[in-house]
Amino acid sequence: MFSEYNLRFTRQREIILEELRKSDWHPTADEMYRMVKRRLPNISLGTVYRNLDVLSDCGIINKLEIGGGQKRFDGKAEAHYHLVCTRCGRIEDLLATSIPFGDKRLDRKRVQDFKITEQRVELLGLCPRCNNGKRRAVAGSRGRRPSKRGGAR
Amino acid sequence: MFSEYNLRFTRQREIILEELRKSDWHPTADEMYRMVKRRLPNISLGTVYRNLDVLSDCGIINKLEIGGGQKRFDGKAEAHYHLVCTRCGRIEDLLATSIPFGDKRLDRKRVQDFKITEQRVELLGLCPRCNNGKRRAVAGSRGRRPSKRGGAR
DNA sequence: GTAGGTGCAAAAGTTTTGCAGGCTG
DNA sequence: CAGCCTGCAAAACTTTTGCACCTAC
Repeated sequence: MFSEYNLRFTRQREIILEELRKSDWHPTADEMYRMVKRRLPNISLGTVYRNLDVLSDCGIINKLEIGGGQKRFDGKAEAHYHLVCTRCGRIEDLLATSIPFGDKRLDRKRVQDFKITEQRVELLGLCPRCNNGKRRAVAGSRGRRPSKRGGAR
Repeated sequence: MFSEYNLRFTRQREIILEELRKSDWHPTADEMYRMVKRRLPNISLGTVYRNLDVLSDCGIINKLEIGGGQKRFDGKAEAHYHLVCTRCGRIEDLLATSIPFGDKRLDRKRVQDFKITEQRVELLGLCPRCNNGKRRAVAGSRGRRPSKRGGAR
C-alpha cells in the first residue's frame, strides 16, 4: 500500500490514514492530531503534519485550501468538488463525476439544498514556462508545490 | 466609491486598492505591503492586512486561498476562475464568463498553454442548516467567513 | 466632535524543522 | 544496519489585535 510510493509502513502513518478515511468531514491537521491521539497517545503534532504532507504529496489524500487559516484534509484523493458553507465552514463532497455547472449533470439534490453565492474554479498544472523547462515532474509523485513556504514571487 | 460600503476614504486604503488593481498578478499581503510602502513609507503591515480584509469582505476585491501558506489577493472581484501553476505558483485569471469545462466555451488559448493535471471546484454559500436559521446574510456585505480563525468544528 | 482608521509592537495561531534516538525493510 | 520515521521542542511565518493617537466625515 505505502510501499508503492516508497513510503515505509508505520503505525502512525497507518492510523492517520485510517482515521482520516473514517471521518465524515474534512479535518484540520490539529483535529487529526486529536483524533489520532486517542489511539496513539504519544504521537506528536509534527508527525501528523509530516504524514499528512507526505500522503498528499503522493496523491493518497488531498489537501484542501479553502476558507479559514487552517488547511483541511480529504481522505478521498479524487474528489475535488466541494460545497463550502461560508457561515459554519462545513465542507461537503460532490461526486467527482458530476459537473456542478451548466444546469445539466448536476448533483441536484445536494447542490439545491445549498444556497450558493459564489463559485470558484481552479485549474492546476504547469504553466508554459514551467512545462517547457528541462525539469520534468518528479516520478512517482504528482507535481509538488513550489518551495514549502512563500511560493512564487 | 468607498462610501457606499460605509468605508472611509483614506490615502492608505486608496493606494492599496490602486496598487492591487495595477498589479498584473495576485500578490500576497506581504507583497502588497512592499508595493505600497514605496509610496507610503510609513504604512504598517497591520494596516495592509486590515484593508485587504475589509475590501474583500465588501466584495471590492477577492481573497484567494490557493496553494501555499499565504493568501493572495485579486483586484478584480468577479474573476473566480484561475489557472494555477503548481511549480512556480503563478496564478492567471480566466475570463469569468468562460466555463473551462466540457470542451465548449473554453478560453482555449490560455487553457491549452497550461498542462492541466488537476481541477478544483468549490461552490460557496449557505448549507441547509445555516440557511434555515433566523439570521440572514449581513446587509451590505457578502456572507462572511465563520469566526476569524478556526472555522467549523 | 466622534467613530473609524492608523502605526507600532506584541500576541496568537499554524506549520516547519533540528536533533537524538527508534524502527522498518 | 542504513535510512526513514518519530517525539520533542524550538523556530519560523503569517495573521490578528490592543492601545494611543490621528483624521475623515
